Amino acid sequence: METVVEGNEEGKFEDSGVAKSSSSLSSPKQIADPVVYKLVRVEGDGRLVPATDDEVMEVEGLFKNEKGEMLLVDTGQTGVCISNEGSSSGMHHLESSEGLSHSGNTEVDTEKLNARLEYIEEMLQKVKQEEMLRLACGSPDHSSAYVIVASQYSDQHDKLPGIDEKLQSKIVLQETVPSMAAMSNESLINQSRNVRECTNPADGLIEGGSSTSAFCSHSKPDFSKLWGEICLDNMSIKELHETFKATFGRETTVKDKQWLKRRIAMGLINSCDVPTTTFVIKDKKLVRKGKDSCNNVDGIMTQDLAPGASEIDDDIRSHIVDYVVGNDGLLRDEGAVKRVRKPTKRYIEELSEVESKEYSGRLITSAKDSRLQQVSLKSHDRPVRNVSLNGRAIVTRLDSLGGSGVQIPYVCRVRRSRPRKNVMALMKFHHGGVGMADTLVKNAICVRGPQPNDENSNKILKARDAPEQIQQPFMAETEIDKQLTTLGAIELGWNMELKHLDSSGNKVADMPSAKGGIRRKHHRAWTLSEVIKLVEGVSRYGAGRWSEIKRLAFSSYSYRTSVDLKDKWRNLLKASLAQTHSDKVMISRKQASSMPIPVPILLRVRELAEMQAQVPPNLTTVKPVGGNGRSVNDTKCGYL
DNA sequence: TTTAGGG
DNA sequence: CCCTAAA
Repeated sequence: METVVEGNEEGKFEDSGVAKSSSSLSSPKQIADPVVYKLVRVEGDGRLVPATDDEVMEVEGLFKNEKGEMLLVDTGQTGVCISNEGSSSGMHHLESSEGLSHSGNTEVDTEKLNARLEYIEEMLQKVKQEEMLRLACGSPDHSSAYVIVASQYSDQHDKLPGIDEKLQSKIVLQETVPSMAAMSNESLINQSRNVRECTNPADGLIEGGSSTSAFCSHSKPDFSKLWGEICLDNMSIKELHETFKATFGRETTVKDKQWLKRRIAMGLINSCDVPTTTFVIKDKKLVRKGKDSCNNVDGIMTQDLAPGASEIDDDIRSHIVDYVVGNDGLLRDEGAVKRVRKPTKRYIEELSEVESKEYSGRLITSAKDSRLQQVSLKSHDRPVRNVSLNGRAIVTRLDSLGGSGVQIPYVCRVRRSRPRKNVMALMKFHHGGVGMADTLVKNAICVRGPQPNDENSNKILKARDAPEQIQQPFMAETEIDKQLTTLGAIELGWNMELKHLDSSGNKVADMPSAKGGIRRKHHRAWTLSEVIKLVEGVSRYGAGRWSEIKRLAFSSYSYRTSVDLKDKWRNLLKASLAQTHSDKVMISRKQASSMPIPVPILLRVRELAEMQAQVPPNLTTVKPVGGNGRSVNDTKCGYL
């Protein structure tokens, strides 16, 4: 059985009786035009059958508007929730109705599904966009449309507003603090806890004593914001490109500044990973005095898509997951193009490479290289026959990519550069000589849950089940540690390492880089988020505890060894030292192909280094980093 | 195995 | 990044 999310704006499915209204929770006068999504089961013959109550996925916007300020997004007790404020900006109206128009009523055409998914993606896109906007704006007037709250239980809703205000002011306070080092631990903790709370609504949340059970608030990863403030706005296209590369580990040719900024911000935000079964995304547009005049706030929240909790079709789930997890933004910028998530070519290659080795006889298991071993595990997955969204049968294999169980098309390894002759031969069988990887990839969008018998996914599942265990020590530490943990972005990502695992999957042997150089064998560009994680780790556990950091912060980055971390730190340190007491000029020379590291990070590195006496005494000039750390014009950078 | 450092 | 010595 498949299940499809059916959008319903005009109550098409009223008779199904599942459109239970949770509007009792919202102040009626302020609800404008909620979009309700319902689950519809797709029978084998393609009929749509109204979902059962359990499957119902309800979407509702809860718009609290005191000064047009706050918007609460309520997710029903299950599944995906898309709220549409829909007040005046016709944009979403258009989108949603567009989506609806596609959907005939009772036939399962993939188009409909796609439309829906597209819509969801759109929303997600906006989410991020808004995120970006807000990040880039930076000033404390975020109070407008700032807090988005998602609650898991509808009956809790009435409690939310008050809490929100508290939280809101708290957050605003934080944001007013100029130094990036000023992130309060409290907020960090809250953030992380909130994340967990989403799946675990039974616990209280805010220490203020407010009865906030089942309440999930989501403040921003503050570091991202800082970063956005500091750099993005002032960057030239070129700089943005570099930053993009730093963030995603790959190049982009997009010229659109907005897009770049947005993507980068997204990358940073996304570095706060999303567990496969639980993720929260929020979306809002805020009225920027003078500037962008956006006025609507949307929220999307998908919760606990675990089987049983809500029976959202895997396809949909995967799309969402995929979206969040995904990284290749090229195709889905403005939603103009049909966007289909797919594993990156490189990722496919990588796995295929290993596989081909295995199939060709000897299983390569270098006891030394755990990376290889891990990859090898994946190759135990057998090919699986699948039907893609557009009905064509394709062959994929299940791969436990970060536990999301993404199915990767089964392809022969395709080289990024010029294909070898034998591959060329193979390609002849494909239309127009187009790379068959591409062809297959396009069709492969299916995703399934992790296989229980897959060692990897098991590991991941375990890890997911016990996030607290990992987090607990950390939280305790931060609580004590009054030295504020800065880079808040990590906070979210700390326990949820899933993310766009492959945004930069470039562990390629001697791959000719775009710039003509040759990359090293196992080089994998450090992304900004990784760097942030690293810095955070050092600040927490101290430089030298590489294996600790590796284990706790980079557990899902199998390709980063503790040695890598150490090396990276060494480089960072170098960069930070250079940055602090040499002229900006010298630094900018080195810029060749490496990516800029935001100065705040470097300052932080320096700071940590000094604290841990890693800096030669003669160099420890007293340079207060607190106040000037984030001057908006400060765009000097180090390198990744 | 993990760290530290040199290459 | 890789390699290795040392712990």
